[in-house]
Amino acid sequence: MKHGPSIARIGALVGDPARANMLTALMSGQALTAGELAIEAGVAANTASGHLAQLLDGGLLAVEKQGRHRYFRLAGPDIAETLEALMDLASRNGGRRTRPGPKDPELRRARVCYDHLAGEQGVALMARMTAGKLLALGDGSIEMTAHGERHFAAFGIDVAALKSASRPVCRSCLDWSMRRPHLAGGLGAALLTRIVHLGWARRLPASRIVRFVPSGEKAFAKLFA
Amino acid sequence: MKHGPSIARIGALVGDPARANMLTALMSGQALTAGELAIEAGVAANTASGHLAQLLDGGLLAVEKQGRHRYFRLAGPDIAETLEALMDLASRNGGRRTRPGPKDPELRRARVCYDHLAGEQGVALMARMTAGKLLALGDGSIEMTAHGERHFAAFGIDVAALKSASRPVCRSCLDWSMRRPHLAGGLGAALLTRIVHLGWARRLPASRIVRFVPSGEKAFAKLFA
DNA sequence: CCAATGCTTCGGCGATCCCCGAAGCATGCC
DNA sequence: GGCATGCTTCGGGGATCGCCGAAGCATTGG
Repeated sequence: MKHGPSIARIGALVGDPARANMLTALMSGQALTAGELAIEAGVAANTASGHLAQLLDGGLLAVEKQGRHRYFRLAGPDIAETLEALMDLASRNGGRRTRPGPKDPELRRARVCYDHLAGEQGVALMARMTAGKLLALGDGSIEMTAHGERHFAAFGIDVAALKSASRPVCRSCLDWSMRRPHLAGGLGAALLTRIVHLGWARRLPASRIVRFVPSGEKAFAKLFA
Repeated sequence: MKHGPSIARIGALVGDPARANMLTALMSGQALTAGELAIEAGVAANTASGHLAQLLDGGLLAVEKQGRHRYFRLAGPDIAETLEALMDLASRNGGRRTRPGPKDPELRRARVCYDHLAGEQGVALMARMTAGKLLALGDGSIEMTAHGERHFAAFGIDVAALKSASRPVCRSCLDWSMRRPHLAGGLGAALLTRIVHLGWARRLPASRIVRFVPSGEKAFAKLFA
């Protein structure tokens, strides 16, 4: 017992303000350099290095080197999920927020969670895809149906590429603002990318907000309906 | 930025091994005394007092005095939800666990989450209730239908008492093992209580496992189907 | 090649926090 | 009423950890 449970380890990692700031900055799924994260955290570069090493060691971050630059990102969407849970809990306890949380109507409406669409729009899309049998729910898992494959391909998704990638195609991501799942995984990410590419919505800089244009919102509401 | 975000505050509270042990011990929704929590945490009584004060101040725990005894419990089911998220994340990162986590097949199958049924059985029940129109899903909310009221009353649930209580009747609780919601709120709790009262299942001592007897499992599978 | 930049490592400092013994207050039981 | 028990508060000790300056290594661009 004296060694503490492993939730303490995760908690301690999140529990430092500088590290919390870094994690928050990475919530939109973008990768940032060590220097950028140092600025986000408001600490010196060498201090940031120490923090980043801990987050890497703890499995919360992943890193890729590009020349002298090291790009850090969240190690997976589950990290984003858990951080969203913590944000939700913190907002309920009157804690100060670094940024508008899911109480922000726009973030509740549509936001980026790691690399896929979350919020009301994300959950609504998920509901349409399951109701329309494009996705099949199993025990804790989700699979694309053959019927769904055709629809996704028609929408411009490279389904073969999704299937050959190493990450799961479909994954249920728990949505804290809606308390129901939205779609994550390769397909979830591809759908968001496609929606942005079509100009239906755009991502606001330095924010997780996904803002639909009026015509895009109409088109989206019909998608897979 | 130097003040850190509020997720850091929650993280720091969870990040101490003694406090993490206390929170874990309270996951089943039962209330424990300060002395019992001191034992769970493996620290002296006065140390435990300090920790409990912090958890109270942070809004993670609530307390009720009964004579010289102080009974602590989690401040709400959202705390349990978030702790489950942390447990899930910790288990994915190869961290040590104090107890079998949701990787335990029995816990995945059926377990107590705060005061209601979670796991495969909890999620399956939720699916039956929504598919059968006993519950209606709104934007982030769940409501009991009139149709559902009759069914719940027939099952032995005091619906009027639920409605007059101060807590929400229906609440979606995100299930980390199944990645879909199970039912929380007054109704969720009442259903678990009823199931146990009927002898369909029982709660294992000092554990969150809910174990169905064979006949109870059969009856449960037909409930609201 | 050299200077600038990005990043990591080392070492020391200081703040914080958890630990428990001791003491005190409240409650319950005989 | 006295004693035992539950719990909290106070104070001191020691461990931990985040901080940054300095130094070193790697990469990039002129």
